[in-house]
Amino acid sequence: MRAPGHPLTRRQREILDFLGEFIEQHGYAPSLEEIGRRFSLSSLATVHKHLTNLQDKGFIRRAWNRSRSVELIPARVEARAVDLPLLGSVAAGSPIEAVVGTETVAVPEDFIGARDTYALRVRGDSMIDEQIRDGDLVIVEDRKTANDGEMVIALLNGSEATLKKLHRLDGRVRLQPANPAVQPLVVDARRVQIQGVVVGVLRRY
Amino acid sequence: MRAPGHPLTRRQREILDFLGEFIEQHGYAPSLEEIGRRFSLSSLATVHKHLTNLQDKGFIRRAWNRSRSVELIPARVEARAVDLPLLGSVAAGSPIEAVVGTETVAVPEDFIGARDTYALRVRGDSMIDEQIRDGDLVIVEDRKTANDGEMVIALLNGSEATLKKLHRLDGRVRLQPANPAVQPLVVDARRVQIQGVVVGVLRRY
DNA sequence: TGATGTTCGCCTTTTGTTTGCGTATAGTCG
DNA sequence: CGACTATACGCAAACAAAAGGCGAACATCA
Repeated sequence: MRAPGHPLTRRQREILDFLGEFIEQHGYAPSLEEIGRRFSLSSLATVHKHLTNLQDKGFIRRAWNRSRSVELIPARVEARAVDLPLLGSVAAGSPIEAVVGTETVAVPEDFIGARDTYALRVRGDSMIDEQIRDGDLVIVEDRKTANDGEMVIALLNGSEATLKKLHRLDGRVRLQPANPAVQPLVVDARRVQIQGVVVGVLRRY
Repeated sequence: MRAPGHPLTRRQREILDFLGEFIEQHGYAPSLEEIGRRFSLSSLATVHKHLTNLQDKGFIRRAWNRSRSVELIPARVEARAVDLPLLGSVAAGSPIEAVVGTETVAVPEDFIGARDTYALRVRGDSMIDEQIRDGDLVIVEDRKTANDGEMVIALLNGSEATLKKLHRLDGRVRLQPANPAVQPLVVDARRVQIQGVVVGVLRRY
């Protein structure tokens, strides 16, 4: 919204706002005289100084000695991202391998909800049929329950953490590896503990 | 920097909050006098000292002797992201369908190199064998050339823009749709114009 | 030529900075 | 415990610099 490092004074803000409105309305910038009239300034030098200040602070741009050449410089929209911890790697059938140190991965903010979230790197092609390949990053939301059809990090017998697609069949669940070479697992619901739900995938070439 | 060893006093907290509100409301920072009036302080020296303390603790920044130059330093230093324009949708075999308006997509900064970059939404399953599915976002770097094996946005005969994997066979190129149901295309290299190279994929569930 | 933007010197107002002085509170150390 | 110290918090006055303003002369563009 604002250009960091160059805050505006009140007068400068007023004038900048006026410039925006005027350009919005007319499709072209006001002349110095028009700006001066709007603020009851009798000297164009004053207006000129204001514009120079606004330019120095990086809010507008002008062509030299050109009538109505003032342009607003769009305030940089600060897209936010969040650094999620990269907790380790996951591969179907093997426990999550913790990563040493505290690596993080930048993820666009709108990938993330209110819950705790982290990232895992996928090892192997166990989820190939779900378009998740070796090396991809999955964004995981820390949840204890999952809905039918969601992709989950599931803990089996309290030991093996795997990446699977979850299907409920009353009282039991089917863990679908999404790789035709690997057998699906149908087990009692009580033996499966959900660790988290995959909410996104990132891949870079 | 704001270290955990720099807690605020109650007064400092109040003043910092006021600064935030004021800047949010007006678009410019309050003067010392305005701050003082808000807290019924009759001496500007008091206000000045408060601001100095806040600055020392890393919560605000000021330009020296500049009117209304107080800026808040964002609490969490977040990873940066960039808003890329979402230019449209792409499906194998059909031209890129431009999207109305100026939609943007937030992408982590480190996805992007020095070149111009934009985003496209994938329509259809033509790249299913490359683990890109319907609805995915591809991040495309604007380039005119590509290396063997890279995934490209290719313009064929100057008309159809498609998403394909590119393989060079001296003088000619093969455009591989990565879907067994679709035939690969082998054409003269001169008939193919590279529009960009896919550098990343984003998916959300 | 007329409309418009630029530059100069000079002034007033607004604003931030500094110094000196005082009180209250919390923690340290012998 | 008391003495000492550091810090937060407050006041008033003097000072300095930036911001805001003026008019007039000058330059430039169309």
